[in-house]
Amino acid sequence: MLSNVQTSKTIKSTKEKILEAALELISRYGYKGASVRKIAKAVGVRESAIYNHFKNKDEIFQEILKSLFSSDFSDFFEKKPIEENAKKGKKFLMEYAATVKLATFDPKHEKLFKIVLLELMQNKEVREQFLNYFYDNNIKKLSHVLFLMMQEGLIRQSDPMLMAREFFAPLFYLRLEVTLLRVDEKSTVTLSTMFEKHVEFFWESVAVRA
Amino acid sequence: MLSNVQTSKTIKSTKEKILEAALELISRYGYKGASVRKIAKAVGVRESAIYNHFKNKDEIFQEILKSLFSSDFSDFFEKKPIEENAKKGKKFLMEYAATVKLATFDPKHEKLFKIVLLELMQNKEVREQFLNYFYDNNIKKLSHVLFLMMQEGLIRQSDPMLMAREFFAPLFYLRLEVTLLRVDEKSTVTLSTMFEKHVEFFWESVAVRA
DNA sequence: CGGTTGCATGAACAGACGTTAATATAACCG
DNA sequence: CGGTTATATTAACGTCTGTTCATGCAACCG
Repeated sequence: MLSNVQTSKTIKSTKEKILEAALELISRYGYKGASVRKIAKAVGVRESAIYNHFKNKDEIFQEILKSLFSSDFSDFFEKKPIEENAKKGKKFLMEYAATVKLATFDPKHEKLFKIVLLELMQNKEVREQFLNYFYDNNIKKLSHVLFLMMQEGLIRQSDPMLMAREFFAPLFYLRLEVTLLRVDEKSTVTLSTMFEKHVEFFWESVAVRA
Repeated sequence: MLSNVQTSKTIKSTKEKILEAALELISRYGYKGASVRKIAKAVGVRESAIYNHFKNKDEIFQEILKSLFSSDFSDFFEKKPIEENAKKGKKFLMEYAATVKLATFDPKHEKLFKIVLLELMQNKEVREQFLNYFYDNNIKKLSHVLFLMMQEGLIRQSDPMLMAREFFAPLFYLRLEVTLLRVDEKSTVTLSTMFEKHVEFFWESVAVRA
């Protein structure tokens, strides 16, 4: 038993190192640019050792892809019943924006986001997961909340789907801009306050005045 | 003279073919994925012939980059004095959205847009041109028009810069989605109507009711 | 006509790539 | 202790990469 634990610990340790190094390098140089040799060097091992842990380079990438859309923020909507969220009105939208902001500046999520951008055009799987994720898990669920807010009389009547996109898109664009600036280590102070400003503006745009 | 014209015609012809092929291949496979041999093959020539027209691969890419942000749509704001645009109110925003829509579906601009997305994370020059272009040439100028609209009493008072971003971001996100769907030759009919819907929604959000 | 120039070819280079095979070195199990 | 198993190394493979060079051909100029 002990031996088994230790063995699998050793495996996990190197395997994890490989995944970490791959995440780092792929998020910087893209899938093609992150060569097996570079990854091996970052781990501190020869390239052939990689193949004791992964069948090939693609398997490493697939492993990373799995963590792409199964991260902490995917279950944002599952924390509380959706009806409860709807009643909170603007406060809910603020929380949502705060979550996006958090992901934007969180190192792990930033890397994953970069990989998405890097491989979006090249990798069909990434593309489909991207569209699915952002559509189903964000816009669709957002539109549900907005629909309920309309029924509560909190916001004006409109197409919930359209409204969800209008709320989501500026957050996405903001995230993109911040990520780009951070690549060149430029300041993002101006942009970082815009997550909240966006919610304010949006709420002014849709709120039904009492 | 005649000889000179013919010579430069021949040069231009092959050089143009190279640029066309490079644009096509780079927009599909990215800079790294579009090898000199692939480009040469697409032109119908051996790879060494490429070097009669370009110093190296990077020079080809630079040539394409030049056309990136100097395309027809850059001078959208220069067609008419900005004050005139402001007075048109919603109609101006419709025209702007129509221009983005046009660029989204135009093959040449679609390829350039793909290249931007592909190289955004890898190429500092693309990154800076992207931020400059979208910031200066779109958001900044949009905010100017919106500011004038506020003064005209057409739209409500707010931060023009913020408002410009709110108007621009959904168009950008829309363009991204459409481009992604078209890569896999999926239908974009639902999305293509959203350019106008966005303007409608935005106008409802900011217009001062008479 | 003879020479220069423009543009193509074929062959080769050095390096990077993903991957594999033979081998070594431990640590574990019975 | 002896054998198995996990993990590392070294070396090599075939292929692709960007680029160069010597060469050939054809069109132009004086």
